[in-house]
Amino acid sequence: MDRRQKKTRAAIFTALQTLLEQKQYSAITVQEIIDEANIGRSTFYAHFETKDELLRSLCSEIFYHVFTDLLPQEEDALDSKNLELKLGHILYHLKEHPLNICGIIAADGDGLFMAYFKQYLTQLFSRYMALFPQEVPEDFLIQHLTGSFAETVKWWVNQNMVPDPETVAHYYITVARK
Amino acid sequence: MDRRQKKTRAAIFTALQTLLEQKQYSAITVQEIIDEANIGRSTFYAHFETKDELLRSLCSEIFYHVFTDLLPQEEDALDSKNLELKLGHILYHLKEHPLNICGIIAADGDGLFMAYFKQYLTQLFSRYMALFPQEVPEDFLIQHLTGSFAETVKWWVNQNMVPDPETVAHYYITVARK
DNA sequence: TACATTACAGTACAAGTTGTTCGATAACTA
DNA sequence: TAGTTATCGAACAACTTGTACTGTAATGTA
Repeated sequence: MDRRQKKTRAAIFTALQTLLEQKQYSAITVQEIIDEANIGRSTFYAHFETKDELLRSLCSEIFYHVFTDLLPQEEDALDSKNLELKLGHILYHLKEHPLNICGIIAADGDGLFMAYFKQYLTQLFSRYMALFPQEVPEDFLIQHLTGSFAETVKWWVNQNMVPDPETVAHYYITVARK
Repeated sequence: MDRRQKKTRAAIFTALQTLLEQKQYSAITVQEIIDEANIGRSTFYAHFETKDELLRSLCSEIFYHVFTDLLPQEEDALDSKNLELKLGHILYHLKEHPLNICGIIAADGDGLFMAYFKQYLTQLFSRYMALFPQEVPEDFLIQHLTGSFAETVKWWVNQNMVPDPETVAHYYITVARK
């Protein structure tokens, strides 16, 4: 990839991220992103068709980093300690990601970030279903687990990511497990 | 209140609701609402300053109906059966509301509906905290309960409100209670 | 190094959106 | 019936979006 392209792409991502810390996603205009990134108008549209496509790309980028090496492995023990460890890792990666994701989660344009997130979480949780109550239908249970963990992340971000990832993961397992 | 005002206000609400069943909140323009409601441009702005304020009003209207007589009463027994009953009532009111709220929940402009909803739920749940695990901080717990119930409602709406309210409330209590 | 390629800046443009203003008309209330 | 008030419809400025085009400069390669 051309150095210029990489540079421009990074500038656009950073610009969006900066703006997300100041205002809602829906209130941000393409023009503002262009100004913040300090690029030409046509350059933006050479990289992304719309603002929404930009957000999608940004989410993909983030989740690639956050979930790498975290999806279920064959040799994993399927106990709650193992799940707690993985959830802790997710929180850790979210916290340490080079792009500050707080703005994205807090502003969350049309729930795109959360929709992506829950999709990934579904893959993760589906291996650990045996750890949770069996008296309810499986689709309800998986929805409950992914949804409530996603909500926990939102809460944690709004608390400025305090307490630390391990503690939050432990809280979550405590309330989620029977 | 002037009959004309009531009529116009209702037409605007219905128009927004109709459009929400077709497309995302963010993709709906004021002009489309005006056309759908069949009113003059200046009339819309005489009622609402912006599209967002319209959504806020709509949410207020809905929650007034849904939560009336549901917030904690002095004489309530604070057991899980009582909570389950109340949650079932909420689901029932959401289902039977004269405005079809499915579009609002599914499209959910900037999470406004959910933010409102969780605010009300916090009031409700805070009376029943003793029913749930005490090993985690109270703010985490209340976030977990409200967030996961809100997610349950989203899931339920996407399932076309099947199964019935009582069953869903029972599922929820089953997974939420220790 | 020299050259062809390609990304970029900057401008201009059409189409659409937003929120406001104003005068005329019709509906409402007392 | 008379006075008040909501609505309509048009016009307006400011802004946003996405596209098209030109000249310039950076890049990768032979």
